[in-house]
Amino acid sequence: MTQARNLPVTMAERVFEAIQDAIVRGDIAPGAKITEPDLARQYGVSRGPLREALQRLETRHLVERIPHVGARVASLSFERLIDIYHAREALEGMACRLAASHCDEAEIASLEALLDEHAALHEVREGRGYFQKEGDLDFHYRIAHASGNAIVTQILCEDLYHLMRMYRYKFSGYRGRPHQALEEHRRIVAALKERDGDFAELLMRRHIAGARRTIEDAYRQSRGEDLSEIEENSDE
Amino acid sequence: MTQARNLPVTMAERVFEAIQDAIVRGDIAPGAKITEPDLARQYGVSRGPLREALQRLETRHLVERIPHVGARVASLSFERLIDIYHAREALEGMACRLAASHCDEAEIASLEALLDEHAALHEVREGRGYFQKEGDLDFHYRIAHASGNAIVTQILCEDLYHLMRMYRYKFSGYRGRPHQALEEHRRIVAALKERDGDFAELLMRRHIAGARRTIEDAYRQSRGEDLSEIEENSDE
DNA sequence: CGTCCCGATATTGTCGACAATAATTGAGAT
DNA sequence: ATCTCAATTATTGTCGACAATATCGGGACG
Repeated sequence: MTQARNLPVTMAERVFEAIQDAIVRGDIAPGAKITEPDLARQYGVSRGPLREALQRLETRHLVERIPHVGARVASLSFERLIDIYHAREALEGMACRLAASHCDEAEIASLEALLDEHAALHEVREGRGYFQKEGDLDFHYRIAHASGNAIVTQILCEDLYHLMRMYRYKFSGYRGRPHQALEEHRRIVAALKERDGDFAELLMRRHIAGARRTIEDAYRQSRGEDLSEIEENSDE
Repeated sequence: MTQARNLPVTMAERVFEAIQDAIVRGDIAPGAKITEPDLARQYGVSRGPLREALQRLETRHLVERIPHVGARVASLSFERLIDIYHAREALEGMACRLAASHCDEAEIASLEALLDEHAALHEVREGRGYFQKEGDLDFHYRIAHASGNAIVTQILCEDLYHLMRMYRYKFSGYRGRPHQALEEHRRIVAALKERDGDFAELLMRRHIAGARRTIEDAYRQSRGEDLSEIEENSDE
């Protein structure tokens, strides 16, 4: 019952996903310049499909392009991360509201099962590793789909999802509160089950706003320390 | 003090904007198939830049593409229009909240001036024509920018703005309540002036939700009538 | 010594042609 | 007459080459 991954049938799609993964996991450094002929050779493809891939990456905010100048991997800034959290707060809150109205029982049961899995993993690993890393994103991913809103889902799951993943790789530092996060997830699903859209939206917004504040506090508290790296432009 | 239109310097951008306009104003019918060689000849450009333009239009939901099959102009459905309104409600509400926190006095004064212009036009034309057609979108466009959030602004002003314009052209029917809309705009700006983010968000959400309900009511009331045209797939 | 201008180099934007895949047409069988 | 299937046509995906533009370096001038 996972996502219906329609696998890439064209070169442009394949190289798009490959480069996206490379960027998200940091194999290509944030801010690094991209030279089309180089990358084209590297992925064994012509410049045509490569340019198409770069353009898609641009719409996902993973690369920035300037006409006649070139493309470079998006540089991660604290401000942009906060921007993403604000956008998520608004959109995922709305997604919860909509999901409460018209997602079927099976979907809710599936969400509960997902959280049970998280809880099991969580108890074992005592709050580190998997859960907050990808599991959390998976939950939000599922909520977005449960909204039944094509626009909201597309923005959250295509445009912002991979950006979040990219930040996760760089910000492996402070993503605390796994107990609290799991509990908040549970309450959100409970609100969904009661078909209380207002409350579901409220809970999701508080959940995301809380995560944002945690990041903001950690950032302000550790300026000039290890987190300052996200500000620098790591050119090659 | 209008938007900083960095004019297109490349063929792909020019043809992108040209096709976008053609689609938005209905010169190319919704749902119509797009054949790359034809359009390329039509706009006096090669297939390379044309494909780039089509891809950008795809990210804005103005065309839909299927690999190895082709592209067609997005067909306007009622459900998708409602989806857009829900997304706007969430995002523009957040934009208001953010704008209340950190947009400068000049920006607010500028918004008030814009509404004065609308009021003048509105008084003259008694609520028809300009105001609800483009003026309303302009206001929301400005609010988005005032948020100072790059992500939110990009989604609202790049991705959804032109989709809304497209629907406006097709739904020239029921966009009533210009008096009320202008008044609601005024209250939103007033809340911004008082730096009341909570209230500004609330007002904007009510404003957009109200517009959505007007459309929903008009649609349900006139099923099978003139509005049913938005459901059909107008192939050529 | 710093700044500005100009030529060489590299990179991007655009084009036309070829290959791969889908849509279409027509023939044949039931 | 209709359905199935194969050959044909048309359209998309990909490639390599050319033109236009920006970047980098050296030299002249203030």
